Amino acid sequence: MGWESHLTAASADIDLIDILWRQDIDLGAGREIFDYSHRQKEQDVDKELADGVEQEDTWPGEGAEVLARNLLVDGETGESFPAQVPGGEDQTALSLEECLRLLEATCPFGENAEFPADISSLTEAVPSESEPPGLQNNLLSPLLTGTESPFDLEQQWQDLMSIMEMQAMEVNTSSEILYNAPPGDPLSTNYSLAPNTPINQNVSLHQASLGGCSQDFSLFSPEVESLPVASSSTLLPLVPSNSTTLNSTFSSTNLAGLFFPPQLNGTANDTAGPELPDPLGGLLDEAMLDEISLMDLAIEEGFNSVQASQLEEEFDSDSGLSLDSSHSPSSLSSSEGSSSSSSSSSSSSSSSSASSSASSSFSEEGAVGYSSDSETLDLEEAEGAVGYQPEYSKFCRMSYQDPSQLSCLPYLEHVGHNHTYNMAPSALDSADLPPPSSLKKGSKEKQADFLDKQMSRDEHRARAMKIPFTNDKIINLPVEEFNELLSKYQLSEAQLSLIRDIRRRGKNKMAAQNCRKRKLDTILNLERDVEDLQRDKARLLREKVEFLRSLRQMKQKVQSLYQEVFGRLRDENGRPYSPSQYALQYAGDGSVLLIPRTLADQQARRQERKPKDRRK
DNA sequence: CCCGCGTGTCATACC
DNA sequence: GAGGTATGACACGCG
Repeated sequence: MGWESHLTAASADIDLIDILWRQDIDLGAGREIFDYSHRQKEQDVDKELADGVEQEDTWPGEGAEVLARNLLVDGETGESFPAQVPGGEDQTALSLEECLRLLEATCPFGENAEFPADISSLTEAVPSESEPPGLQNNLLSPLLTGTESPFDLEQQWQDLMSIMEMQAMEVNTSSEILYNAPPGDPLSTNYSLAPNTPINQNVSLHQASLGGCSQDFSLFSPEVESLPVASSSTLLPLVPSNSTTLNSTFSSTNLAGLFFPPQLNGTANDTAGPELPDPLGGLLDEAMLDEISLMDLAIEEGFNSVQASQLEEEFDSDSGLSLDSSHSPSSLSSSEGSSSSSSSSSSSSSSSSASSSASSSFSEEGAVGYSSDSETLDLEEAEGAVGYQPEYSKFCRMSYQDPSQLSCLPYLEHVGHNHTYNMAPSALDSADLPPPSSLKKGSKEKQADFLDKQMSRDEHRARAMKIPFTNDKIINLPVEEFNELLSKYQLSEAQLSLIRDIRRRGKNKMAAQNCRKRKLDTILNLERDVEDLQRDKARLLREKVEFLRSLRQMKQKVQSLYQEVFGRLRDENGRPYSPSQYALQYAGDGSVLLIPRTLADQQARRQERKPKDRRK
């Protein structure tokens, strides 16, 4: 059997290319694959092997045989297209117009349909990398919805392939659903393989490729490589070889195993269409299950898609976890760690945590320690928004020697109780208690009494010990000024001791307030982080569902494509191939082979073993 | 009266 | 070592 006997297969190859490219699926080959000179060389080699091919079932290893040959190169575009070989393909080749008509109508292909060849139209059908985008648009599959751009499909293809690669998909297990195509699928009815039609040759959609393609062919099984006729030079690539994406993802992927299960019904015929297996059924199932589990998880976690969408809308600008260091407790601690006794460092702490109200309030509080009275007043006003009311009482204490200040601050009436402990009765001397006569005097004395109650223990003690300066100065003056102040007065040892205790307690009180604010900030930041994480989680779940949905669509398209391509393949007698005996296989070099199913199964099993071996 | 909360204070560790 | 800070623990006052 000479090459003329494969012309039917060659036309089928053309159709396959046409279909694939009209689906805008970049299977990754460059134009050099279609170079005619290469074809010629391959043909020469093939002719040398022709004797072995002429006999039916000559290949003991059931290797691939070339389906398509004789490609010509378009003089303008450099694109290759199958050359018209005299005698044969006229009756079997499908012209581009026919393909378009058929595809756009998405009608079932007639049984044993004979398609007149129109080689000139095929120049469009075999695009190369340099093909203008517009042409690819024209090659869009009619299976695609109008809303899907070729770019989207390309993108989805790549996404699909990357996902498939990442998931180390089990190619064999994914094929079963091909036979569970929806009954209404028009493509499912396209199988026109006559039952019991003997196919007397191994047919390959592959055509010889050059250089890298030949190397890539080594990716196939040893059986294929060892085939005398199935050398790389005999195989026609159906797709460009320079698509790294698909080459990598489909490297040695056994489309036969992927698309057709071993238990395929051998009598594929018109009714076999609905039974076409889902080439990606396994993945589809997995994706569906994954999606379902995801939804369950989302429900369990209190996230549903609606809520997630609402969250997404509400926080759309949120890129995810809050990376603001001021929000994180650790950074907060670090900023606190930088806070020292100097006011400048306190202000730096303020700037680092100014993004959150709580943090800012805290840092303002941090500056309180060494602030002057006026500064303290301003800060305390700001503090009031956060509810650190105790600072008001401090302000009262600080200004107790100047009650007029208090009278100017009516909001201080709402200040909470003074938590400063009442002085022990023994500690109070007569100076602290207003004279009984003064109690009967006017509102001024009542006010003084009120202020008296507002005084802290230390203030009472200071008054009792006749300390000549305010507790505020005692507490907030820098050490040098504080010592200088002490040196100005002749103070007893008891007074000095009390002053130092007041200073120590006052500073510790502020430290305690800062500490509590810090603790509160930490809690708030943690709550905010939890919210951010929940938001991120909802978003990621939503994205994953979207990806799974897209993946499912791509699998369906791949399934349709496979069915469409396979259904159009015809042997030299114009009869379709039985899916039970043949399968399409995508090679690592971007070519597509029609190989016997048994070989495909073997390769599929080998594919399964590889990941396992890697694990070991 | 009990409870929770806010606060002041102390003790202690650390810088 | 003194001074300051941070923090846990405790007590107190108030609502």
